[in-house]
Amino acid sequence: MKKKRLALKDIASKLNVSITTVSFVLNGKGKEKKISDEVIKKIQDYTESINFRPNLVAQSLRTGKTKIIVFMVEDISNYFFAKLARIIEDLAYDKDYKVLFCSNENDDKRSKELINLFYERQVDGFIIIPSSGIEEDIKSLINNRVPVVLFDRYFKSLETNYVIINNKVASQNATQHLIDNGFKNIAFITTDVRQIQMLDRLKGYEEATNKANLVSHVLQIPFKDVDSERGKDMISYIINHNNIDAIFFSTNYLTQSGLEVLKETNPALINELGIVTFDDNDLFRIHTPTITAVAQPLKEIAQEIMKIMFDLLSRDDLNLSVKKIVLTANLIQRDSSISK
Amino acid sequence: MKKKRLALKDIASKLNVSITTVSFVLNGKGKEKKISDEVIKKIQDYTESINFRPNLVAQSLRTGKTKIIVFMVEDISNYFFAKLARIIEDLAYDKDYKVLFCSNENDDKRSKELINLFYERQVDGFIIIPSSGIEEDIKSLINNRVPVVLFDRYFKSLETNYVIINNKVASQNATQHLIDNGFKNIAFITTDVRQIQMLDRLKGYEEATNKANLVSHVLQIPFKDVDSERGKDMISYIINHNNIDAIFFSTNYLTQSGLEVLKETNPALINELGIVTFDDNDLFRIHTPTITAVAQPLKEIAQEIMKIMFDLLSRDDLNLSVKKIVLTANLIQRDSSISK
DNA sequence: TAAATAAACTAAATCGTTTTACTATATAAT
DNA sequence: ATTATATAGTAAAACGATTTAGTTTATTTA
Repeated sequence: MKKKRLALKDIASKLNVSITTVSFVLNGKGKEKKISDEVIKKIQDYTESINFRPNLVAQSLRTGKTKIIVFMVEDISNYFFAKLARIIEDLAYDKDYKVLFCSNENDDKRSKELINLFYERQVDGFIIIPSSGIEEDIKSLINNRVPVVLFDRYFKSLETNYVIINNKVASQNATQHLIDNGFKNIAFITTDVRQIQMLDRLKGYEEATNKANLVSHVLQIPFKDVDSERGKDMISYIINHNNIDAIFFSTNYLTQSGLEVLKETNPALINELGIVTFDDNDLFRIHTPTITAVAQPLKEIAQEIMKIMFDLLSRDDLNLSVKKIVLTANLIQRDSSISK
Repeated sequence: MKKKRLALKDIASKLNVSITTVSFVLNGKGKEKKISDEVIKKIQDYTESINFRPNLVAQSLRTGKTKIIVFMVEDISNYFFAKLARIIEDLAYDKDYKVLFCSNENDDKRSKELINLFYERQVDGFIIIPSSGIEEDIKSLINNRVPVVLFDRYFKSLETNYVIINNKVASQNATQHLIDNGFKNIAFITTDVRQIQMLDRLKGYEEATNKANLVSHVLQIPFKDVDSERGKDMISYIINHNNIDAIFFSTNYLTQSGLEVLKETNPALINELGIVTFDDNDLFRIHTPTITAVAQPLKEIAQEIMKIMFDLLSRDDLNLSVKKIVLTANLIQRDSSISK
């Protein structure tokens, strides 16, 4: 009853050839290894007829390659990451690699666990959005010759491959855009995580407001409160003080909370305020008013990441080629930021 | 320079014990196998000090278990699937399983490829939203004693474990809700895919309209046109004919297209029409007007799927326990469907 | 005191591939 | 008639774990 999976051994004994011969033929090395055409045909016909599938675990053990790449982000269900994941998945499949997605919740402990876990599994490469305290773990991967590409953020003190966008410039432009549209009391709503991409966005905002001699209003919501009532209260508070006439959200989940707060507490305000957000989302095209967004070039990011990854996978001398790619984000102007 | 990964062999020779002993200790069987406390301690201390990680590929080859579950959906970047994926991921990690996510694009060829691929990789189980033509492949997995759980839809002629919602009833209720709110010309916008969940939703709509003696207006958009101009044109057409006063979208990506079309062609209409959609989305709480949705119980679905999966993984006699779970969806009433 | 039992380990087979280093026969070159 | 070369394969080691069936020494038991 219990159908056992067939192995090369079984094919070999069935066809009266050696395991080696079967292996050669299945790997397309029949000709090269001087196996006769008739034997090649015999093996091909039979394996096809029974739909033989070699055991890739055994193959991996022998070759040391698993053809699996890990893609680790904060939360795979977040729009930005999910879209990126989808593109990465396709690029990888084209080159016969599979992608293991996982969410680290921006938590060091979980990140470390995941890295160890996949390292044990001998995955061929890591694409990671690092949480702030895992510099050592990344370094250790690199020391062990494992291909690593970071994105969205990086560690200043670590020579690694990474793909990011120019957050400061993008943030500056977005703020300037609000200023150009006549807004004078622009709030910047962000989280308290002290990661480079967030700090750069803050910097961009501050430089733009300073240059225009505007007061800056920064709200840093503790990361753990982002999705809670507490976070909403904080947003609600800042909106209703200081004569805020515009808001710049530093990341998409904050925007979502923010719009909800507005809707609940003061719906009319949505059409009065200037609104810009980091990270685009289908939602913002459909929202009323449509929301102006700093759109990260998803496709380009994915392509750059995979270009580096495939390059790393194809060589032994990993360190020779540390690539740092900085892409430009696009400001997509919509109704929410035009002069009122 | 090239740091080689250590193996049990290396630990054993370093500590002058056998590989067997090291293996026993690392697997927590030291006591049971009568290894002395001092040897146990020696091995534990050393492996911890060098942060030794056993090769899980070798382990998998030997044990036949990979501790990997595949989660295959239409498109991992779709809101519904992404959210579900996130919950599944957590449930799996709690039991020490990893999840491989992949997108089959609702395409048979791709589905088959993916199934073969992961079967070769000896994954321990499959959670699948099946495209319509892979009944044989699913059957073959089951014959090979691989745990399989389908969800969202299933094959009538195949005895499999599955988790679905009661689409017909949910659809009926949603339609009835529109009727109760005084809408009389309700359009049902769906795709042409002839899969059971879509057919059931259509059936629910038709039964409700029939019962109320209303004319039914069904638009079936070819699956390939869903995201194209052609699809939008079709939506635009139906909205502007037949005196439609309400729309029921059969799935979330159609709703997104639909709302966009409305916004582009006739923004005022959004507040006139009754609108209900299948599948909730954060977007719908924030949209103006807020959109009434049939919400699938994500958490419950994930839990039921994993309950079945873990049950299957823990036994040998797979067929004894075919479980068919039908859950109830919730109608979340919002502004878009109240009497105008 | 000899036999039985327990304690503390270990050798070697096994999982299913890949790959190196042969072997045996046939043909060509000198 | 030998030697060299090509053809058509194969045996066996290796990857790194788990696990069965021992072995050796020490301690009880009869």
